Amino acid sequence: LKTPLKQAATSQLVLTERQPDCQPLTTPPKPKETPPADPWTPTSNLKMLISAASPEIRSREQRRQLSDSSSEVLQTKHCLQEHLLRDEYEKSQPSRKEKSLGLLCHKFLARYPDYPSPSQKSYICLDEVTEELHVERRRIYDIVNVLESLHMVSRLARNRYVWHGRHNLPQTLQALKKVGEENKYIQQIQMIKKREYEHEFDPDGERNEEMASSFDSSEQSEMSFVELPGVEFRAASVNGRKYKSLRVMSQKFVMLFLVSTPQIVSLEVAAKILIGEDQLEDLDKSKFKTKIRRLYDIANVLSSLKLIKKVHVTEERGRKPAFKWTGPEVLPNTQDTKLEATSTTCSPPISESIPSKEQCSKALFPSKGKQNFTRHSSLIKLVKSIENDRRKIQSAPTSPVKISASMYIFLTFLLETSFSLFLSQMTAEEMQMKCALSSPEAIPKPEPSQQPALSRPLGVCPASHSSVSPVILPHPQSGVSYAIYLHSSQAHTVTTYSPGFMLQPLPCANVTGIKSNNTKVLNKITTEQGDTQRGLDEPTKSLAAEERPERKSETSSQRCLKRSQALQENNLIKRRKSDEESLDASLTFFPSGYLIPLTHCTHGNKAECSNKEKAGVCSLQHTAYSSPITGVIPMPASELKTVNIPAFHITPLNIMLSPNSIAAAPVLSNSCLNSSSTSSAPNPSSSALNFMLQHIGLIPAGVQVPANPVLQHVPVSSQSENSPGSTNVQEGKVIGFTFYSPINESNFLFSLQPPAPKEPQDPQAVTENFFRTPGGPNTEPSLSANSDGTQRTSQGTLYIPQRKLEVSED
DNA sequence: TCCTCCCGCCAAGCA
DNA sequence: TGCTTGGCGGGAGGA
Repeated sequence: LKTPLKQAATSQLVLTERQPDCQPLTTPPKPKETPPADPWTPTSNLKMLISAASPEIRSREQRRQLSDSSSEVLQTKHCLQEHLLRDEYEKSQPSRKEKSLGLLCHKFLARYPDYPSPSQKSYICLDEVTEELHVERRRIYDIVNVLESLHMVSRLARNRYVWHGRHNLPQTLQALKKVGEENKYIQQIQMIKKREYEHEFDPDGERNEEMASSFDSSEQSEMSFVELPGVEFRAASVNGRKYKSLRVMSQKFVMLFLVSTPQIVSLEVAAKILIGEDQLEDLDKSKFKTKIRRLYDIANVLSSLKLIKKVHVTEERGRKPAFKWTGPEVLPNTQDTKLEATSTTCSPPISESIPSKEQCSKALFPSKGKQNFTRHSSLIKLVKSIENDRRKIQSAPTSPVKISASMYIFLTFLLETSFSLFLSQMTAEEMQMKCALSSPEAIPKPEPSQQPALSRPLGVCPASHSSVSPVILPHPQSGVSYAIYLHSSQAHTVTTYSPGFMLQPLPCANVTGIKSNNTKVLNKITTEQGDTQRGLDEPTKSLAAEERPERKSETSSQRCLKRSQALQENNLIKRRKSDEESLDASLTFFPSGYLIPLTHCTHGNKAECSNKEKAGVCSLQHTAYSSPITGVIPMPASELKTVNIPAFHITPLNIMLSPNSIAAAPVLSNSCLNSSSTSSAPNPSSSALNFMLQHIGLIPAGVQVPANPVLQHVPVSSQSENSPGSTNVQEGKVIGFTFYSPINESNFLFSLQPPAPKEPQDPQAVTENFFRTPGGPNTEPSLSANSDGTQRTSQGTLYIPQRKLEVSED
């Protein structure tokens, strides 16, 4: 076994010895029969010869017999014998399937425990393995290389490896996911899909500019092996070939699964990406075929590990082989639920031992190496700030801030909207960190006695409605209605405050303008999400039903907060569930919006009202709701999950939000805004802001703050200064504002700003394009399936383009 | 016919 | 120099 080549060599020798005088071998002289259409191939010939020649003597005899060729009878006999031998040989030989790498890998894995005891190391001796498994050494290398890429084994010395089992797997997968994200594999996949859609795969084709830039950006990270601390990598050949190594390819392949949603990767795409990183210009067919071969090798091993499963993706151009990730879900660094529960330990899945938050933080924001995290320095501040505030809150005798329910709603919407965008810039780890730090006890719960007694809920949004509930709000001043998308929970809360208005559920497609052929998908997804939401909320709801009598006095704000907590607790489950559900949903975009409450007592008595309300006197029945700056912001379904973080509390904090993170725009059109802002009625934005500021006691009652001075442009970053969006903001429109909290002397900074377009264009167009209005002139803000709907600018900000939605997969 | 992937040549690099 | 390691592509088996 150690010398399989020698065997082959021997047989080849035999072959060469025999062939000169062995004509009949290729054309068995069967009487009255034409020679086989398919002449014997060298390989089958060889196989036959091996079997026939196994005893050397017989071989010689045969040769002698053949060379003699004196007797035709003998020859015929011999040929028949050979045929029989060949048949026997073929029957006795394991079939191709039985020799597959996958099966071999199964056998290999069966030799070692999944989780070996750390105390006793298992060593792998290649010679032993090859002998025991009756396999060529070469094949073992294939397996070992892939296992090495997952740090399940590591090379110790020549012929010797150490078996780690699956202990390192979660950590490895996390690392790979992170690197995959950094390498922008999602963009590359999308680019390839887009290109596929546009052109046929053209080996000699020019390098697509977009693709080139996408690859170029990833080339910075170069093809290298992702190592784990503590798992030393000692490849036999440390340079030269390492970049093409099966190990590296395997890691990249795994990365593709980990970063894509759904976690299905076609071989074609994977091969193209792997080639693309290597040398895109040599994208010829043979290279492509070779990559595919290797990917099959890798896929076989990964399948044996039950990390992936073969599937088929049916596209317009037919059925394509693909693989689906069936391995463990790779959570971003920590398991937030656990973290929240224990609150003192940061528990990464593998987590040998990362005992403190400091270490967890280190893991999240490692100082070494190039990190995309650099653009999220604000998050570090945020985390610290949250920590500080939580400390303050916990030590404070009473709740630090009493906010009204309506204020809470507004801010929740605002924060959710902004945070959904903001968080989309964050890596998964950062999000996890954020979730981990916003533990439920940090949420200030308003005291029921101090909350205004609320009117009964209208229940306008039926329970059966999806979690994203469109409602129409009439706008008394402009005479037009606003369509707002709300989560059912939020809509429910909102309707509590708006008894005076008819709120009508609308078909999603009508409001969003998403193409009708996608409506089904959308509805299905929304329904499913709604179901999920309901399902998850069920315990809460039933509890609520049981406790309804006592809870009548409970404020909406409290409910909202509690719901938030429930949502937060269920966040992880939801994410998992909706990940499954959103196989294609990731390509679908939901609108989101928020609502600004406006009181009737805008002129003059606002302060009074505000005061009254603070005292719980001001009846909310007098509160009218308008939506002067409602934005309809499309976002992927996946981000809706992100949106569900209302546990963020309204404690004054030093919050730095991305300057582009909050979008505010009139629902209908700019002309509406213009008419609104030029009318005698006060600017809704300023009214809203005054209302809010007074409402939460950030400005004294009676003080009216004009829109522009207060809603001043806050220089959040240099970018916002130069952003075409900010320069184009119309008068009276909120760009940014700061809340000053007298309670703990900290600022609450918001910035509202349209995104910077990729290229300079008409300011008006920028605004209109981004804040596409349902029912407006551009009624179809549909989005492209070729991208996740987002593009990052060089500053790392987010821009959501409005493009066609094309669901490519069945 | 095409997908799948076994097989082994042969070169790089190590001992 | 012999051995280990592993890239690579031909071509066979199977659907």
